[in-house]
Amino acid sequence: MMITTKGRNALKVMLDLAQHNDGNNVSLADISDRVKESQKYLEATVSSLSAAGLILSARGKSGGYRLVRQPEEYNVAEIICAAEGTLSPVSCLDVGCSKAGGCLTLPLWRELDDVIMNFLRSKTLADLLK
Amino acid sequence: MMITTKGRNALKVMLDLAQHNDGNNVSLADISDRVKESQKYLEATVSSLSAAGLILSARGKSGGYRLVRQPEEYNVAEIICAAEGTLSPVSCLDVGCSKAGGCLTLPLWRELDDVIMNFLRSKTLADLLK
DNA sequence: AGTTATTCCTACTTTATTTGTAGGATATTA
DNA sequence: TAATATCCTACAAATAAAGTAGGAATAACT
Repeated sequence: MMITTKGRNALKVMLDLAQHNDGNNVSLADISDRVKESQKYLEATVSSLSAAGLILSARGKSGGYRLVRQPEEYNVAEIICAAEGTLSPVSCLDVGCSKAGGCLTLPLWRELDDVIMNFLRSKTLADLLK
Repeated sequence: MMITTKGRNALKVMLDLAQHNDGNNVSLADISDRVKESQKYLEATVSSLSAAGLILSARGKSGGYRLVRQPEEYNVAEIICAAEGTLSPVSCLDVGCSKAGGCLTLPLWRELDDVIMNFLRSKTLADLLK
């Protein structure tokens, strides 16, 4: 599967943050309750989002996470990529392939990757909330 | 990865058959030599293509495989699907999900699936040979 | 009839990835 | 200093991907 639970959870968390985007921190415990995914499992995913600079985190009491931009300024591609690390439909594009030289199929995978990325870049968090 | 070695090998085999599409059977040993993938591993993939009716097989001496249509009449989507079984970017679409009811992300995955399938349906074997 | 070349079938193995869990360290606020 | 958070590291289980092995069935050609 190209997009795993990590990417999907990342998107769910971002949508939840967008729905509670009032300047206050939102704790992962609250998100986890609403999104109905294990808090512990979400931790790893959310920390990728934070490391990528997509959200701000605050530790300690009344800490939590919040968006750094408005929902319409996030596209889905950047969220999924931050969570998954990579997002390509075939491993040839990530890893490379020793037989890539005369490979008749490689250009197709590149095109497919473009089609996917362009689609996901065209969708914003705000679009999904409608 | 959405498209695994099975799907990619299936496409390579189909391209090889298209390049040797002279009415004679092409043995898997020959294909395997040219495509540089293990014959044993190719067997499983090719038998899916044959089961799906995309190619004809002939057993026994001077047996092998051949196309049943012209290269321009095969689209990539059907080849990949025959080999992979399914071809969707997220498991939600295959398996279903208990939380699908109010899921804000599910419509996105459906759209993404459409985008991918439409692209792959628009490409024929003949296109890849150019 | 027998030899050879081929696909077909089933089962197994290995490796990598996905999907989590557990426990505690660190920081912040009140 | 107590409570509430995030952060960090390591481990574990389940699933999927990638590849191997051995032989049975089939067909053609001597």
